[in-house]
Amino acid sequence: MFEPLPAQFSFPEAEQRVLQFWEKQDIFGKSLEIRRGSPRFVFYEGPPTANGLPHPGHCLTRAIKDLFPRYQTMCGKLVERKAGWDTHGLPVEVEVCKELGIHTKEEIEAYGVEKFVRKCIESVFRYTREWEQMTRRLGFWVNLEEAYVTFHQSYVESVWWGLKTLFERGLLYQGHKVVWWWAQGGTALSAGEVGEGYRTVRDPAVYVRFPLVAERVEGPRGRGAEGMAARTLPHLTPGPLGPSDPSRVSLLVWTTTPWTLVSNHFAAVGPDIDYALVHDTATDEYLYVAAALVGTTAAAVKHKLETVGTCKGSDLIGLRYVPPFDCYHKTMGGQTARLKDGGDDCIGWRVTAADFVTLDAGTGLVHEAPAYGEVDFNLLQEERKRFADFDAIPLINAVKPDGTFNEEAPAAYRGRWVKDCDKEIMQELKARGLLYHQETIEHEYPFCPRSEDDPLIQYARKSWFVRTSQFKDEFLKNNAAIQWLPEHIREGRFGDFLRNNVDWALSRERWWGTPLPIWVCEQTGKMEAIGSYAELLAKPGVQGTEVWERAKAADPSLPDHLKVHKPYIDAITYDSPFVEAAGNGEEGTGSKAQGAESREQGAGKPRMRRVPEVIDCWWDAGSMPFAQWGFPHAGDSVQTFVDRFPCDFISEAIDQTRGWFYGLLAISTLLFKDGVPLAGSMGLRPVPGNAGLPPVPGNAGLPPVTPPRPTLPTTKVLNKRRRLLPHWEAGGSTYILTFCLHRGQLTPDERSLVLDACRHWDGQRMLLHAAVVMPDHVHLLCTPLESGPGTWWSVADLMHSIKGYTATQLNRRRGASGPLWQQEYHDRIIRDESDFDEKWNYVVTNPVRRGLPEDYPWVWVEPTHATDGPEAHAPRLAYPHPYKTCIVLGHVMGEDGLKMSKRTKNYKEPGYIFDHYGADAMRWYFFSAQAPWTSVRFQEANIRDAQREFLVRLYHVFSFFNIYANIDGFAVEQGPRGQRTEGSRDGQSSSPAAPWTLGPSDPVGTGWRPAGERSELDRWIISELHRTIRSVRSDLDRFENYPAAGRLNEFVDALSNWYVRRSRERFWRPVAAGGSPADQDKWDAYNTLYEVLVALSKLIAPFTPFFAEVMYQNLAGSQGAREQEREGERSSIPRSHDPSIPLSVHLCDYPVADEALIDEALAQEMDLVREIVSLGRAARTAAKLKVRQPLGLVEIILARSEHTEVLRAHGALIAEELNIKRVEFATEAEQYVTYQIKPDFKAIGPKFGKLAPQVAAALGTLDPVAARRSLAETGEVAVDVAGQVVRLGEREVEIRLEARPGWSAAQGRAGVVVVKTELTEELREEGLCRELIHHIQELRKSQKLPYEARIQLHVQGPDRIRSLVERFSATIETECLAATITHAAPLPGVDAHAARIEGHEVVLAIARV
RNA sequence: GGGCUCGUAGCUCAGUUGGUUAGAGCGCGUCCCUGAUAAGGACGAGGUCACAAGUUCGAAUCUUGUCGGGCCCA
Repeated sequence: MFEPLPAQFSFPEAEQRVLQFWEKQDIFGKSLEIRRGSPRFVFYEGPPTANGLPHPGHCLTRAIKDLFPRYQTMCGKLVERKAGWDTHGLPVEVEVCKELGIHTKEEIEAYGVEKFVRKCIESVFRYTREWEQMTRRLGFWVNLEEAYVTFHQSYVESVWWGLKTLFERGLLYQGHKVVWWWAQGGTALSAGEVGEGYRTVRDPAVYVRFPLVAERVEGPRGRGAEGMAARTLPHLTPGPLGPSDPSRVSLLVWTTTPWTLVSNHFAAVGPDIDYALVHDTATDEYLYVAAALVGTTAAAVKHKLETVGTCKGSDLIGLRYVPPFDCYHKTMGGQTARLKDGGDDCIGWRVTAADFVTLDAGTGLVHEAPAYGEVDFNLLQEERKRFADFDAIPLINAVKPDGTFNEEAPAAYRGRWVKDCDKEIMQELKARGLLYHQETIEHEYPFCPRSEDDPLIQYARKSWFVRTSQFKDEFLKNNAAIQWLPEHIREGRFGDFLRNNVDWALSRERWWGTPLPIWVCEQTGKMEAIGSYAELLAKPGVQGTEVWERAKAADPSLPDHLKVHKPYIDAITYDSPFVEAAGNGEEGTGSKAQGAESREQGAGKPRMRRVPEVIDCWWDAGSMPFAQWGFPHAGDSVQTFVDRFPCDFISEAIDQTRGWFYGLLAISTLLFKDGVPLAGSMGLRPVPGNAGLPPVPGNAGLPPVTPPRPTLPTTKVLNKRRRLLPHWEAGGSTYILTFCLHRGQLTPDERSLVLDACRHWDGQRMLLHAAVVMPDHVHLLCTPLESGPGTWWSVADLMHSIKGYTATQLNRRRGASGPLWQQEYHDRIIRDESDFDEKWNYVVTNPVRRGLPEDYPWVWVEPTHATDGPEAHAPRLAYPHPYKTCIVLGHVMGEDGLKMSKRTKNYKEPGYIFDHYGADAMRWYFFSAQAPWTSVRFQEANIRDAQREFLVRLYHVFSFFNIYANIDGFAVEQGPRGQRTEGSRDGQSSSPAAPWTLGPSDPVGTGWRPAGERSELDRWIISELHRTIRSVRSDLDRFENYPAAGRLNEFVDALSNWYVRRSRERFWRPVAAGGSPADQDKWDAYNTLYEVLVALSKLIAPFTPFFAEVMYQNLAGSQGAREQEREGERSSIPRSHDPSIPLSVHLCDYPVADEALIDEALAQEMDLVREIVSLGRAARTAAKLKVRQPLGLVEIILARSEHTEVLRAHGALIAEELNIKRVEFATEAEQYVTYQIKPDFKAIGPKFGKLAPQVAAALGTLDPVAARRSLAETGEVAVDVAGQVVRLGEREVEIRLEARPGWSAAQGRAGVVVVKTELTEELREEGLCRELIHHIQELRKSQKLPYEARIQLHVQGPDRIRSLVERFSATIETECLAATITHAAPLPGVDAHAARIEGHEVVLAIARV
């Protein structure tokens, strides 16, 4: 007995019960436990911020993030899923400010940084509960208990470690960055905030003269004197009226920010733009304006401008001019500086080229004040790069951070808000004759969204940068190896972003973020980076820790994590190690400069103080691959990290391209490009005491190491030259370092030994990186790093002990062999087969050459190409850091296709969907409705439809099975140990005789026999199932959920609308008398459907985990469910007591397709049958003959006659489905159809090329009947094309049929189906009988009789009906489960129903027996 | 303004390397079924594949341009 399904099945309710079951039984935990020791499938969770409520977009992300880990788990991988929370950053501070009603820097500081930061923590976890609820309800299995949190001390310290590493490699530097600056608030604003604050405003727009300098540049060493003369004014064509006096010539510059003119530094032109020199007749002056803008300029100033000549922008470059204000020009105006490529150039006030110059507005000449615009600043940087001394050109800035002019500005403006000075500046320029024209324009300008009267300004701020741009090539190589879905991200959006990489602006002048771990010497300005809190405390002369201690004492509830945050961390200072170094001018910035004597804390010593900045929270998130483990500080974190890097799979929405996706890739590439550095600053120290290895010459400085405690038997391992491979013995055991053997040279014993070694080491939790048996190789890579905590082997030790070489010696030898070292790196930690590249051999090599410390504790494997020629070394990055596959999700849109908006409420909350449809419905919608990277319209109707199409349909099949299996007493028994009906069940494998859909221990049902012995329909659906398994697996292996979902949908459709439909009769057939399962066909149907449903429950488990569980528990049952049931909770009744049956569908293995059960021919045949049947139904419809009315004959005319025999075999099926007595196939059927011969262009096109249309035309002129006959007889048909005879084979032509009018026929690609419509008396009677049965069934239904209830039937009507009932009494009894049929006496106490059947008045009554 | 991406039936979306009758679901219309039943099924109507030009024997598909939407950046 299967637990009967409720009359009203509610998906949401069922899901709640499943959730309880999962939690009670810790199914997630068990799903990890059973895969312990299996290969990992590594997943990284992109941390969300929980200071906002989760919306449907987050559901999509989390659904995708759940699907593939579940699938991989069922495929046997260990898929740990550590949750994470992103907690830092400006968005958090903004929320808190909103809440507190403050915004400015002063306000925050007045409120108290300490209190502010605590508010930030509260805010960050405001909606954690909601997030966790959503996560749980959606069925996203993730370890929330051990989530990483970006503000936790261990996380922060990991980030510090990374930053310290980069700092020490010189990759962290200070520079300027132009930001949107809120001067009154003293803070930069994020792009999002700036976007919020745009308003349409009226601003002045001024046309200003920049008079050209007529005299030559002093010391024109860069260009010849002639060149200079020639360039005094560019060559103009045509030039009828050249200005006689160059001083009357000006650049006409346009700007909407007059206040920036004070800090003018350059004028920019587009080098390819045409410029005109125009003569203003009103003022008798000459002006340069973009040729295309002469008209608009003239119109604006209402002057007549005569073009006297034109030139390219490039011709103007280098011209010098006098800026409107002389505050900088008067001192620096004449200065030149040495260029990189020799020569000199002015440091400013000349024309430069810029690609951002447009002709949309203004004059085509752009005033450049690099401090107040990003492109302007970049232009300055480009200019600087031309000079030998980058800093020869200063950054001119007459504005203080508070938005007022500084002391360098003209006296009239000093100390005043810049925008307030616009008017006076314009007046001054007018007075000085420099203002050519002024107007007002309306444009969009950003204001502070918090303080609406404050316009933002662009302003250059000091900032810390990471030199990412110099790793561009590594990024690109890395990117090239990532599997992106969709693919265009790689070369498109992400690739573009990488190609245009600029240094990462790391710092933020904020409070709530990871503090930048750099301490500055207050005397020398020298800096050092700190990698952990402990490291900081270990510094000499540490002071300031009491600030934290006091705060903690005052409020013990303060999270300890806060001590690494502002303001506490800022209080910590220590003695500068640079005091001595400062004296001798040494450049050292690293801690190595620290002398031993400086440990003594001298009074009055200069102090090291932390820089004030925190870092970009994207850097936090991008550090998660290692920071989530507290790497490298936390115990075991090195091992933990190494085991889980890189990851196999990540997925986030497309907006993360430049956020998390980039952060991950950039940081990991920077840090781990050359492998995972495990030495030096990580504090890993070898344990003193040398127990087994000989001393290492040349490495005297290295502490000795303790050898591992090996237990392997001594053995020999040979390389392909049958020489001993690197291995050594210690403590009576053999350790293999790495080797590469050809299979032919391995004896079976050697082979098994190798594998034993792998298993052994893995079991010992040794660092075994590879244990791979490839088709012709066996690879092992292992690093016996530790025999106890903190014990490390150095490569030098190992090298020496193995081969008698020191690392350096080995390196020298290898180096001598030439270009080996110049080849592309092939960095990989080898974990599994896919990490090997067959083109390479692998040899032990030396990390020193890779820039790693000599005591690097890893054995490095370097590939050499099999051909060993340098040219053969294709550049290739071994595998992507830090993610191998990334699904880039589209955005979820609201019901109206627009962005989801809380304000317009254009979307349903996730909770609403969960309550009304369930999590499975939402998940299935996301998976099946479209490719995940297209943007999704989150429409309730679509979710409902997706649910109906798949889940509800599947439920009906499931429910159908449930009802009839229980009625008929179909029971399942134990698997291999259970009773067998026949055939052998060895429980071994998926041989065709085994229960193919199930695991070896899955139960089997009453009357079971092997699939191969069952009917064609059974074999067909089994074959379809396995084809589905095959393609779903292949889709999911490629991370393609959408086609996989499509396949599943098709299969359920086939199951419901063909298999069950065509099998219904078998299920309804009564069990043969005597109770024995004599009707094998019936039990076959049950077994088939049962097995398909069990397999389906597993197949859909990653997609719709809840309903999968419901089906599985009901069908296969389990002990856990039974226990749960005992405790009084509602659950499926288990069918099995066998503990070997997995407790949950999520503990099962994913089904594997059995090719032996796939019958491609049968699949095609059935497709054809279904198409023909469909045509037959169309033909019936055309004749208005309902299916209940049997017909005598259907004639089928096939387009391809070779299909006839195939179809004939399925004649019975067609006849039954169409309710037609006889099926005939007509080959010569001109009476019904006309033929047309068409070429198959796919075949003909390549063959005939341009002649193809002529061939097609020629075919059209043939007599189709004759052509068809010719094809049938000779296999080809001849046509005359351009005077030549061309022969076309069967595959090159297609015969199309068209039904002639006058028949009840329907046509399709497969052929034409003609239904004979004449009805004999016999057919009419049968139709009438079925009509009668139909009415009786209606009556049963209206009386809500159980399906299996038997009845007494009373039929009263005219003679025709009476005789009909007598004739068909057996049929009626069977069909309607009638025990008796009476005509005369009505049933006592039962209401009779009058019906009109085909014009006959009939009275019907039924009563339960 | 730039980059990427998308534009296919009333709606939501598929459409494999170019191949001549462009598909599905919903909705609509007509009908069927009623022992899965507050379901299910069949059939039908509905398309200048955004527009234009080009490449090709052949274009929804490739190229270029235009228009429109989205995202990211300016």
